[in-house]
Amino acid sequence: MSKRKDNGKYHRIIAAATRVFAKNGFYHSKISEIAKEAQVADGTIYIYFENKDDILICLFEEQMKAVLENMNHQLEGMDDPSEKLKTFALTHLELIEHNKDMAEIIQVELRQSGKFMKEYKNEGFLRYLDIIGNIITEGQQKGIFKAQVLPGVAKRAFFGALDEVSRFWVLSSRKEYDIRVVAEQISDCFLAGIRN
Amino acid sequence: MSKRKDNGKYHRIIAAATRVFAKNGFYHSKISEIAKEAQVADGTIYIYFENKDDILICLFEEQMKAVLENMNHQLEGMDDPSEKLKTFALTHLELIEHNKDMAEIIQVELRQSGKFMKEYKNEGFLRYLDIIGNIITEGQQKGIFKAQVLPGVAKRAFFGALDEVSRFWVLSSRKEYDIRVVAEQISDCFLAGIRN
Amino acid sequence: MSKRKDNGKYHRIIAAATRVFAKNGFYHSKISEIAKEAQVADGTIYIYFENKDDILICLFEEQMKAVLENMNHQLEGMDDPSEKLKTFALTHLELIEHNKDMAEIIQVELRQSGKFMKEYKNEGFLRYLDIIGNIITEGQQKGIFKAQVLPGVAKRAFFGALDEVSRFWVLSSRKEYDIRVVAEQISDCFLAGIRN
Amino acid sequence: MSKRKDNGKYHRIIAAATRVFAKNGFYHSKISEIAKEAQVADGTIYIYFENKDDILICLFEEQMKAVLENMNHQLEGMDDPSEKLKTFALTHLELIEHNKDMAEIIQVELRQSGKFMKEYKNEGFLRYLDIIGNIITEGQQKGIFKAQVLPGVAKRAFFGALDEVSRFWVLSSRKEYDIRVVAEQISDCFLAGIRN
DNA sequence: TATGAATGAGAATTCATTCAT
DNA sequence: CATGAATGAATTCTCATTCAT
Repeated sequence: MSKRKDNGKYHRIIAAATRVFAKNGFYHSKISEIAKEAQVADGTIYIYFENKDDILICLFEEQMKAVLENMNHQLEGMDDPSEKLKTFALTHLELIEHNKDMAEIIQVELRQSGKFMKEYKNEGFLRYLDIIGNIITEGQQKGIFKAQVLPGVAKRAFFGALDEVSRFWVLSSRKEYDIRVVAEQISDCFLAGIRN
Repeated sequence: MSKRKDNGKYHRIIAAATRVFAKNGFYHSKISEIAKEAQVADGTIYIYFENKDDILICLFEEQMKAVLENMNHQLEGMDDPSEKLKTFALTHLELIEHNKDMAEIIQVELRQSGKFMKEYKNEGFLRYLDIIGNIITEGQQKGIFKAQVLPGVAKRAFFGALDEVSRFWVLSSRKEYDIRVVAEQISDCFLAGIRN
Repeated sequence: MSKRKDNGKYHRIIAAATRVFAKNGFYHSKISEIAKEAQVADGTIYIYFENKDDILICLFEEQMKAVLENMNHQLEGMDDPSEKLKTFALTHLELIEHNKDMAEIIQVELRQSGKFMKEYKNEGFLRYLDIIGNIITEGQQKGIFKAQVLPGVAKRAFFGALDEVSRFWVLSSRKEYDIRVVAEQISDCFLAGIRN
Repeated sequence: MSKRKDNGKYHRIIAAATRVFAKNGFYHSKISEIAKEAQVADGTIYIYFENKDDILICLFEEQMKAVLENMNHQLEGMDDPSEKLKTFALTHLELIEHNKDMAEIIQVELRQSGKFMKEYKNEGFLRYLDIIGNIITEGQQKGIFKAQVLPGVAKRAFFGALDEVSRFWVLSSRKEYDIRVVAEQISDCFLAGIRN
């Protein structure tokens, strides 16, 4: 199509930014470092992204898309809401395990600036939360989960538990616990808490 | 080391910084704005604090000291680990409710950049988590809580649940849920999950 | 030297640049905007012009050639120096009226920076001025105009009067005066001033 | 008053900018060069001025204030409108002669960008023009000047004549004519043109 | 010739920090 | 101790120009 090829520059920049942001933090990362890491000129970045903030947002959305697809794929064909929650926990933590850089950025950088969190609607994240919410509602309809549980609260509590645990896992150098054990502990505890 | 000669200035700066950081985020806050808010000269800030980072750290430690004292005070004289956890949840969320600015900073700014979190040990936070950990261990020793629960994981999960719920509460403009209801839902669920 | 292979492209670029420079000013105009306006690729412009400066110079010379031809054509066959001056004034202002974009560029952009005016000899403009100078000299030889008038000064004064008036006319949104009335006032006054 | 003195920095920057703008043109002048010329740090400039454009505007207004005062002072106590116009011409050209840098900036740089001329109201200049306009009106009321002359046109024509002549004088390296002769030629011609 | 993606030098501006008063 | 004017290093972003196709 185009004469001088795209050559995957868009994704190369995203990948480079992921590494650089994870290493230095968003505000201490320089466009020029991302450019060097991606093997493009500084100016090239501005062909693919509006500005530095835009890189972070695109990076997040790109990843969120993949995460959502992956999660939905894992849950596909499952019936039992309890099984689904267990799978959610395991899948989430395994993802963190395999994408440390990405995880660090989402947990640390993207939460950072009020400017970001307030202005940026973050639909991907809300959809992710809703996967949990829907499982809970489904369980309640089937009479498996307690009716008095508020899905809007419980979905956040469940996610928050997973998230805090994985933040710890990401930031600590020695990995004390196996990710599978942790996933089990959290989903078992949560299920015991909301099951009838 | 930051001096504390006082005059009220030290605390005035901390208070000003709390407001300014909460409004703009750490990286978008200017020393000069904090100075104006605190009604001191820019240079005066450097008599009380090493640098901008130091303000955030002191701010956090100052606050954490108060939070820890408050929490310990609330739990004082209580015996039942289940009651303690309920009290913890309620006290935590009430604190968030009454210190929105502070809450936003702790949740958003202090989670920041590796630069910060990796180097700064954040003992206050660890001690806060350990309050939960100790309650769980105590419950296990008394035979009330399941022995197989890992306190190191559970304390983070419980805190994470409270934290995620309160992040949502802080960031959303309309407060859909009453903080007390939320506290109850989370502690009830968690207790049901770990009790024998 | 700029090529002129043509295809219409050369003139299309000149025309596009005229509009763009008039709208944004030379320094705030982007090559890419001119290219889009001319419906050619950015790179194509560099086939027809050396660089951005060259576009302005060519634009000016192209236009000046036309202006000079037009003026000489209007004066052709006229004998009376007084009539010639009146015609000059009217023709000049009518040109401004019909070529607002061009007028704005000549008045504003080409007067630019020493960098430009000092190095660029601007012969077209000097020839334009000399039309006035020659009319004055002719009038003096015929004994109609005062001998003590310095043609080198008077030609500039006459042109300056027309130019300042037309700058005002170009820049103001409401056109208070009719261009023909203005032309008459200026030439009448000037003639009354230099006639014997 | 202030601890570390102003030390005339504001005026030093204006003076430095005048030299630098006159030498390179506005768009080719670098803030850092102005700073070096003024013997201040780059950042210091931004204490006294909003941005680069602001320097040009302040420079112009500062100068215009002086020019207006000077002109009004010269005309003070004069009665005869004809004398006043002669004085205006001479004073204007002498000013140019003594402030070449300033003159070049006003004539060349300030006219430059449409952005400037269109957005910036330029009251100083309008007041300067009105000095001429008022003299003409006064002369008409006294019956000395022709009633049919439009002051709104004539003031611009007179100014334009002086301005074009002085542009030439400023830009050419060899000064062919004495400024006083030029002033006389222009005012004599103009007066002969509008007198009854 | 024509294209337009890629380049990278260049400059304006910001703001934490200092230090003479 | 307190001040706040001054500093200048640091970084984003722009855009004229090139050149592989």
